[in-house]
Amino acid sequence: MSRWEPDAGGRLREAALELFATTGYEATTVAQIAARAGLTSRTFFRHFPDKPEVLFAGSDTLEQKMVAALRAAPLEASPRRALDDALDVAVALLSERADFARRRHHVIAANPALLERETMKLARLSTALATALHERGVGQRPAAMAAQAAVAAFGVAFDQWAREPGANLRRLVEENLDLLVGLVRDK
Amino acid sequence: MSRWEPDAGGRLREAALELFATTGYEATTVAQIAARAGLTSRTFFRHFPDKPEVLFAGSDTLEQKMVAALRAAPLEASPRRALDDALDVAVALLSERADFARRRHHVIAANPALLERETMKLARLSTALATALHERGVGQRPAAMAAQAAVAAFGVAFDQWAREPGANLRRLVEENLDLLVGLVRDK
DNA sequence: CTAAGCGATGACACAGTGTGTCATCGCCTC
DNA sequence: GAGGCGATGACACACTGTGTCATCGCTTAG
Repeated sequence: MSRWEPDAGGRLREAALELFATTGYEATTVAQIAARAGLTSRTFFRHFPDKPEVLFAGSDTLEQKMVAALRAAPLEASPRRALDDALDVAVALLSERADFARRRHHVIAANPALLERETMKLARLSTALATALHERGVGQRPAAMAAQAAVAAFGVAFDQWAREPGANLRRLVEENLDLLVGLVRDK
Repeated sequence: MSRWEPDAGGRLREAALELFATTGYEATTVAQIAARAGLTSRTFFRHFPDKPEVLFAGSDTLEQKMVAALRAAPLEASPRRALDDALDVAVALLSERADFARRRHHVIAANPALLERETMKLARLSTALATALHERGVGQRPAAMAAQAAVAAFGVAFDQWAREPGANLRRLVEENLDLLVGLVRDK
């Protein structure tokens, strides 16, 4: 028997998601989350630097895996191909936890403060992908534009996928990218 | 003689920008900003709903003007053309206050919390433009992708323009969009 | 001219977030 | 079994953001 129940971070995440979904984000306090997990608020802030982050801890992992996939692509691959590899990883990771991802997405979509953090995380992802592309020899501005296009396509696809349980996430991303070409090219 | 100095909001904005630039965003308190403007912190929150917003009050105006420009475009214009009109307005507005815009941009770039808000404002802008496009008959997903592409091109261009005093902001935006087509098309 | 109303501000109290610091207590190692 | 280590609790505190009432000058009706 250990002195404390195991996986304090996981318990806090789960408690937060439940409370945010039922009571709303603003209305639930860190103290309530901690209490439901059998902890104090001081301990909450030892596991997560701030309140919103309790829902975003996993997105750093996603970023790392996408960047790793991009780096692993053959050097002669075009930016588009390399980004496709990164998108494959993201789609796979989200599909694994489809249910959790959808619950989380609904909570985030309903709260401005959480939406703000989510947008920021996507922006960070975009920057990370751009940097990785740049290291492969792509110019700074092309890298930034390509990465933002990929993240935008992913974001729009994810949004739709979260509403339509049956949708094929990977296909949606691809469709969005094809769409983009026509839209921007046709003056 | 009025009882109070005029333009409390403007004084707060200026005081905040100065303090953020010299002392840093986190390190300066709302009380300090208010004191420098000859006010109390309670009054600060009557002019701005929260601390970061003191730097973003103007971006709602920008959004409204861009949307208005998009709506004013001829109905037969392509999404790209309509968005170009909106981008023209943004470029004009920023060029007018180039100096203020650059000071503000440097402060924001140096502070994660402000960066988060800035990213969110751009996301909102993107949503607003997408909605306006959709009302013109463009499908929901194409509208979202086109708007995000435009905002991305603008963001990347602005970032470079803030560093290079001589740059032509409008041309940078256009270059980014052209870049985008090639990057996404070439599998 | 005067009094009532209005609008911006100050003053004060308070809930909630986030941090610093020290104490506690079980587990692990020597 | 003694001491170190790591996770947690307890407590104090600074800062953000809000509710509420008082204040004071300006405006307007009468």
